[in-house]
Amino acid sequence: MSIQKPSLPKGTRDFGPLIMSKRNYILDTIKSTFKLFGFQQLETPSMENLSVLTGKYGDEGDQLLYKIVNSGDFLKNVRAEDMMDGSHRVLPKIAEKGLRYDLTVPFARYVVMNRNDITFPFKRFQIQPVWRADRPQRGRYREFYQCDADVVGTDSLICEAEIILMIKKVFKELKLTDYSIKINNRKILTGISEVIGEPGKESELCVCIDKLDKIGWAKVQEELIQKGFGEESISRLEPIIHLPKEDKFSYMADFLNLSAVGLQGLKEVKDVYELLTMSGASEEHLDFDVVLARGLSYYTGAIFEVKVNNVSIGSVSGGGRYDNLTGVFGLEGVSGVGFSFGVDRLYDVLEELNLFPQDSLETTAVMIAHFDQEGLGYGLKVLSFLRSAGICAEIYPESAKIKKQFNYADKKNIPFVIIVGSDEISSGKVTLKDMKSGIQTLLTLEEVSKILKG
RNA sequence: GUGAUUGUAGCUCAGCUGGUUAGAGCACUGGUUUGUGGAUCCAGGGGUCGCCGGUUCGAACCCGGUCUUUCACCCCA
Repeated sequence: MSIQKPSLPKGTRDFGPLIMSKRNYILDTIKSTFKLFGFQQLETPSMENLSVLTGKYGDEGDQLLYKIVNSGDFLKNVRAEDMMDGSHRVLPKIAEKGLRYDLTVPFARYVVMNRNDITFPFKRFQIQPVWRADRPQRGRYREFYQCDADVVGTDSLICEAEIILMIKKVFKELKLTDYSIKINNRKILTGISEVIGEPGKESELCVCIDKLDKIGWAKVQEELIQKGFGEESISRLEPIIHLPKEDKFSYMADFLNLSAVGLQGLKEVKDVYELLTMSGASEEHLDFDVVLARGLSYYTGAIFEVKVNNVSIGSVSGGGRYDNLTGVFGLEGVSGVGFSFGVDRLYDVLEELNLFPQDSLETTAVMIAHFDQEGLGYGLKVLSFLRSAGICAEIYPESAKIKKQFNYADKKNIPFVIIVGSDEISSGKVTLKDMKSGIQTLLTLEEVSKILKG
């Protein structure tokens, strides 16, 4: 075999030590927030049976699923006439597993399979990679992590309110200040489609309307006409597009007056606002946006999307209520609501805004340098002492020039170096050098561990 | 999936309408300093010019394909 340059599959990345410590900064923040709100962790397999995955994300979604060919002779069930019928006919015969596309569907599967053991309402969070055979772009990858938190088994709007509280908490800890949490309700969209005289066409309406701030009202109108919306319907829709910031609720109450569903959705949004007030949270960052749609077909109630302002990245978090997700797995009447943080995008945002703390780099606290064989032996004892004191420590593993040892510590950003040589051995102490200031002092081990722990 | 775009040393990039042995900065290795790292100085290593094929006396440069990068559409975290 000839030597070849190694490479990564399109849309995937390595995370080196530097990147990992930054990612952990984000992940730890999210994780501890989820726990703080009473969510418990779940992990599910990377692969699911394709029957679990297909049909849950629409036709587009099915296209983007990674399928895994069967082990062994995966062609053994394929006949020539299947081949003639095309790949859609062959696929189920050669692949029965696929990589998960999101964390919500595997969660729904888990809930259904464990319905008798789960105490409802069930609050779980899940932080794992997902895979999509999308074409990569900036901030879009084929393998990326999602951080989901969902509650199933209750209709309570407290869950919606808590999602907003969690988003606020995470963003506060990540020092993100300029962002907006857009909230809407699928029922309002249904209501709008009823009121403008196009009942039952809300999914088409959503798809178009969702692009409003991207392509503008004029183009949205064009698309609506293309999708068969009447002129009159569109002109009835117009006032919604240019909704004033003030009195949205009362305006919408008038607008949706003839739609029971629409009014219900409006009440839900209002209730969430009230619950937030009762929790002592402000309305800061909250944005009731009646044209927020989001594509996913299974949202039935609240819809969320979070955007960080003034950055080149798309939304960093989103979610909603899906009243009937477990229904497709034969468990009716389990309502759920959840949301997800996009860590990869949050990473890019923090990087762009330069918001990673300087000391977020996870590294060794101290390295032991030594001049000779004797020093190395003494250093090993020092090393054990430090580690049993709970200090992250390492020793330069080979006898090398002191310059080289220091260079290593410097490159690895290790803040302290302990130096051991004949002087230190005879005094029973060690020299501790602060790499930043360059100051070094002869100290006892107790003194050293005090400084390094302090 | 549609339409563009990118690829030269580990990294960032030069490289003249196709001409002999493809360059720089940074990084790396060694020395300057036999108990001291990080903007000193000196020396050195490192490239099938993304890959495959074609045109040509001759290709990093032109043409075709393929992969990769980035971007728009679609959709989405």
